[in-house]
Amino acid sequence: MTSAILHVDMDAFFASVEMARHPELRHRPVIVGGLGPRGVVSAANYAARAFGVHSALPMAIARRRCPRGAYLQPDGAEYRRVSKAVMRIFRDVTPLVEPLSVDEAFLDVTGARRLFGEPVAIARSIRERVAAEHGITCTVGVAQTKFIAKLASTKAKPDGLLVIEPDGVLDFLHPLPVSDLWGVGERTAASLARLGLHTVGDVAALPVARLKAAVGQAAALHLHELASGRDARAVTPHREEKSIGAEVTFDVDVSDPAVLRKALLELSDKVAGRARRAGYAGRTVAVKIRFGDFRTISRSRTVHEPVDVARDLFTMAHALVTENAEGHPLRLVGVRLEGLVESDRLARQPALGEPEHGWRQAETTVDGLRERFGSKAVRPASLLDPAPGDL
DNA sequence: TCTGGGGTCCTAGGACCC
DNA sequence: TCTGGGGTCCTAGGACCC
Repeated sequence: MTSAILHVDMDAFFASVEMARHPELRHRPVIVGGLGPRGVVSAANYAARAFGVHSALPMAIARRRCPRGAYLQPDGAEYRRVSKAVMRIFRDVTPLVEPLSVDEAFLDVTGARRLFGEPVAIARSIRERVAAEHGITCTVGVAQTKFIAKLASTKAKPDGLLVIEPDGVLDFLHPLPVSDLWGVGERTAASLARLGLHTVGDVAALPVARLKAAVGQAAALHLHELASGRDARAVTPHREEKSIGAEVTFDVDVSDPAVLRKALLELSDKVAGRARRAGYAGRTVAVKIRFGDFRTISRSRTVHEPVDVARDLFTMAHALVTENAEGHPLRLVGVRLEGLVESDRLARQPALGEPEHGWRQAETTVDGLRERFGSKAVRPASLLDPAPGDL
């Protein structure tokens, strides 16, 4: 039996969720994104796209192009809630669901056919249920492999369904521009253009060795496979998390050490909390620093004892930032925990003669309070106004 | 026009070990 | 005295995706 893979993609997801819960927005351009001075568009419905508004566009430009649009701040909690409910619909069909992000997933329905019928019938019923239960539309691509299924859904957007039969793959694939290949962005497309490669068919026809010279070993092999219509990757329901991080872009560049310190404390608190909730600790602490001129660097430090306590994370992150950014106005700072290990498998042994510092216990208690009373209920003392206490 | 926030993966160089 | 090759870990940067 040949395999059958679905790629399901919510249409303009954040904007669609907002329209579903605010029906008065139905017939207006809806733009969801950061409302601050440096915000960008996260999602735009199709009415807004007609004005040239799209994801990643600076909000300032969006407002100029579409002055009468409805502009909304993203509500991540609501989008996650709808996302979970939609993923449950998928899991009613098959346990082989691989979420790619909050708004799209692969489904391997090879084994679901006996129960639910042909893939196209499964795709239709998923689209109907999502619309009926959540008031939003999605697009489904159906094919034998992940990449072709994803490409099919991209081409069928919005509110569509497209099946690519195995014997139709190359006719569908080869005329498309190289930028449709997964992993080809602006830079790689430019490299390929220098070799005279413009379509997917051009890439498929080129010997891999020549491709390697242009884009490197791994990318060359990957692109050549995809361009030839081959994609052996399985749908993988559970993927290990590799890192947990948070970052913030300031409304105006920050030079004040106290403001920077407070931001790092908040980020550390957020990241450590998420790590503990997920049952992880990390051996590598990484910071990201973006200067006023947009130059961006990253610095990291690996330690022997994995970290999941905000106090420790903050101490390391703050040191990394001050060592590398002292005196420069900063546009952005970020904190990330890498090299994750499951924290229940950790043998914690306080160093000899060193009293267990107790922060972990304190923060675990705080986790419990936040669980019961909300995330704003308990905050580090130095996040409270006025002015920071000493540390 | 002026560039978010969450991630993943790859490359390359250097340290260190065998 | 000059010079090896492979493997692993760490760090930094960059491309890419949604």
